[in-house]
Amino acid sequence: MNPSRPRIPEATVARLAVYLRVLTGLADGGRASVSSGELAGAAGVNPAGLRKDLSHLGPCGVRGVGYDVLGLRDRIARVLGVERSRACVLVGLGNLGSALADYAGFGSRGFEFVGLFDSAPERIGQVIGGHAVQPVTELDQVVVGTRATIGVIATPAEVAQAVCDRLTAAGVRSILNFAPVALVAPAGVDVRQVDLSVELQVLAFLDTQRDTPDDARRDARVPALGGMS
Amino acid sequence: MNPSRPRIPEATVARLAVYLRVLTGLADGGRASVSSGELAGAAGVNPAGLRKDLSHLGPCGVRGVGYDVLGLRDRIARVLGVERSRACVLVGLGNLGSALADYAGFGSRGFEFVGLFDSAPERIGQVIGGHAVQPVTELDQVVVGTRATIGVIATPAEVAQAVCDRLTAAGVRSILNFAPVALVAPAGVDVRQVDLSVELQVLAFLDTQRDTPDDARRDARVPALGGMS
DNA sequence: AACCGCTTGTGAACGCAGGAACAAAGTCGC
DNA sequence: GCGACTTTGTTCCTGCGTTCACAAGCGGTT
Repeated sequence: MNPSRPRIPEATVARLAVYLRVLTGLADGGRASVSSGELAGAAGVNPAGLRKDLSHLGPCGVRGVGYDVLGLRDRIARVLGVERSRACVLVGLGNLGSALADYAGFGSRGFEFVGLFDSAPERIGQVIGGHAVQPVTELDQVVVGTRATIGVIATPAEVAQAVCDRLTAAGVRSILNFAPVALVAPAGVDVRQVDLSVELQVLAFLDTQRDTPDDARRDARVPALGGMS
Repeated sequence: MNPSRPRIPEATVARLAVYLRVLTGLADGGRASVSSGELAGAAGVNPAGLRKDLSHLGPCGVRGVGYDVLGLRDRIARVLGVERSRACVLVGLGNLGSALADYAGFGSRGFEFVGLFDSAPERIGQVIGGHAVQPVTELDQVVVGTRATIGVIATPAEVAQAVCDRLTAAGVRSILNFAPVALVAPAGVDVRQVDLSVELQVLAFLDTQRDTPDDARRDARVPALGGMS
């Protein structure tokens, strides 16, 4: 594979983040090396797929032995860009936004919130996760001043697009959107959508399909969906 | 094609949930019909893909006119199993769990929390989203009594597997896991993993890849020999 | 020093998802 | 009543992701 930066598939990138978490845990436990089988088991993926994912980074294991835990962890961290801290701003501090602002998983992975913003006056000044909530009117100024490149939207759906516009206008190039609306952003800005209720509905569908109330009976029954060995 | 329920791809199911949300909004606005183009725009997908998704439900539109908003909404709701309310239990009421328990998006889509559980004594009795937090010791009893089929895990990673075991033992068949660990569950139990920090890391990677025109060349290049010490 | 087991890395096949183009079908206008 | 326009439903195709299977390479052992 092209060792420089051919283009790592997004699906692989998402899994690399999982591997990184597992490797960090192993490193804290004092482990020196891991095999692809063990690492794949802890990450919940196929061993061959894991090796293919890692092959995008160039050869980084030792045949017959496995992978060096610390070396692999650092290499993945470097590829993902976690090595350096990134300034993020978060808009909307309702229940979900507050949880995100206080989520330890972000800070430990190189994401630092440099600004929390809300439009409700009663939330201004409230300290969440070590930072005081500021009025949204300060948003542009803080984004420019801190050169934040990542914006997280946890507002109601109605104002999400307006917040997105302000974020991109201020220079944010990556947006993580928890509001249940499809955002439109200028070219060059990455938007990732996370809809919590969608996940639940997929589960409900699988459950419904499994129950086979009356309809699906005449069709061939699905033997084993999602059967991973 | 097949009018019953042959097998709908999971990716399609996830998008159907999005279409359902948009259609609900249109119905509340009084709209009677929509074209695939408009619906696709609001959902952020390709019109052709949307039509292909809907074709899995059998023909449900009128050529030359579009889709009947109410009819399509009800049909998707029926396929997804949202028509009837589903009993869910939630374990772990830290910041994220509390946000989930109070998230309006769940209740309005047919998911009803019938039990909130935590192990911390100071959280017992606290009312969140209209329900009182109970000790985890009551978990099995409540699951059996309410016949809950969906369990949501928002605990620390260390106890997530134990919670998963108890949920499945009590009869839960679908699990939505927010803890950053890969859960192992008995066959026949669906587990969906949501890792909030993974999404941010994907964004960070895309950002890194975007503004490293030549820097990545030497840095990410494999040392060719010596591997990793 | 050579053999053997173990593990990585890669090549190929399979299945799936996404996109574009085409045909069918229904409605509106005349 | 007939034609034309609009929009759906379908089909083909391309590309991607995933899995299986095998060759290559390294360490330990005799």
